Amino acid sequence: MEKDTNFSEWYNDIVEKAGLSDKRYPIKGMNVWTPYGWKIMRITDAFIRNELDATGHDEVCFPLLIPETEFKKEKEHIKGFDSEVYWVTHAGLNELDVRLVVRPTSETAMYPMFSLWVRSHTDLPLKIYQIVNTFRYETKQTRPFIRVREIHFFESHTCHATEDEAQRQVDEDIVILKKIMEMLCIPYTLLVRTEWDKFPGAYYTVGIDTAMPNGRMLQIGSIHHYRTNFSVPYEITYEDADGAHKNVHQTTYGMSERLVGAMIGVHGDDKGLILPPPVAPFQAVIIPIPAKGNASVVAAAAEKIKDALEKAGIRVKLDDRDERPGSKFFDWEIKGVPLRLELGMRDIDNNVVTFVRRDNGEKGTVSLDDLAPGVTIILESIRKSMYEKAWAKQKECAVNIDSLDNVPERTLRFGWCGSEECGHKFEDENDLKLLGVPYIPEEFSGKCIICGKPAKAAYASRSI
RNA sequence: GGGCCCGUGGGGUAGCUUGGUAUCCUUGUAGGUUCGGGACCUAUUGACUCCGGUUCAAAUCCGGGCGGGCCCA
Repeated sequence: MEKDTNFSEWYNDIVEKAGLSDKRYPIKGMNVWTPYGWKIMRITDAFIRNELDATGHDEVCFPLLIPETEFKKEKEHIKGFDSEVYWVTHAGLNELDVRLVVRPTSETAMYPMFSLWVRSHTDLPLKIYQIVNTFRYETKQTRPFIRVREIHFFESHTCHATEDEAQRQVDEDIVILKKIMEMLCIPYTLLVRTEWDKFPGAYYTVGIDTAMPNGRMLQIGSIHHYRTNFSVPYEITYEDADGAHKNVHQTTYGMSERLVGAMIGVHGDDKGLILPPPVAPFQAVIIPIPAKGNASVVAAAAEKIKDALEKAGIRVKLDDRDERPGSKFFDWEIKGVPLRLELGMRDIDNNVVTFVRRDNGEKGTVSLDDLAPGVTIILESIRKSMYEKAWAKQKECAVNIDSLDNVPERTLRFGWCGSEECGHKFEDENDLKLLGVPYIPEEFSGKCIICGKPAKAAYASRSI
């Protein structure tokens, strides 16, 4: 299956063959996480936990169901979600007086509690997060990890005394993002979404996008600044040092299982997945190469190197199945294991193990005397080069355009005056999605591609 | 909201027009043999989405349900 000529088919094929997810579950858009895929997700979640914990966020877990009465308190928010939420209308045989929403996101579950928890300026900032599943009734075509109806994600929610402090939280979120992405080797672009595309109820939304091989941008997360848009209807107030009562300023930050979809799309090749070493369930796979008469010698040596690597904290798999080596090579390439270690008599005689890198196919040997340090160095070198390569591709995918004739299948950079009128015209007449303007301002001297007036840089792509 | 299409072993399929023994590939299992890039041999498990109708006989024809996909608003 070729990745670059038919990304969609390639993607579905890889998800199935690598054993990430089983989409035969009889509800559209609700797939089963199979062991290998779930391991990747859990390791990814662990990185997220580490970074959030390290920046003073506390993990919590809120109920799945939200009373309709709470859900409807913020007007823009309900308008944005009412066509895509699941409802619980019955309990046993009885119809409920107050219907319950299955959370599409947790603002309306959390904020009634926040109003109880926040009393004084000394309670601030309040920084919490949870890693849960959320539900949205998606009507478009679904796709594993990328467009699903049950979404595994993390959401962090913060409350601050002032708008500036909330703004500083947005910037901290971006630092956290960088650290996580260095592990997942995913490049990203930060774009302030248009007014009509921002999160329902937000003051502004920063979209986190990564380029897929078909030139389309995939949103993998977002950061929102709410100002007091939610704290007013939910009455989240604090008493400041002077005794005045004020509404808190809030932010949220979230990234979903789309991170897994992005890793597949950004790194994979025609042979299958390529996993970044930090998230790979198995960072190295050992494949013994037996030959007549010495199978037990090779098996014992393989066990030994497995133990040595495990002791050094490397996630390693010894593939001792009764299959031919070639067939094992194919299996682990599909699954994207970053490093293959081959061990045969030739290696044992030379006191080495042969390695093959999944990312670039490079082959070499490591001495058995310093195996663990050697493997660690190779894994780190794979991570670094995967990240650099992915960034180079992301930059290469973006093109400047000053006309809408023959728009290429790429990430488009162009001038936009900022008016809603030109924005809608741009989207509707060209079947494009205006992703927004750079969060970190960029130099730009062109004119608006629609009206010709002075403009700032904006980005767009075909919608995914 | 309107319209169209599709459901055959775990996966992919043939058969359906014209009703009668369900094809092939892959996968799984057991044994043998082999092992530095998908080996081979032998044996073997496994399916017509569900309910109803027509008929001597239904994967096939008809109606309905459930599930999936696509297009238009």
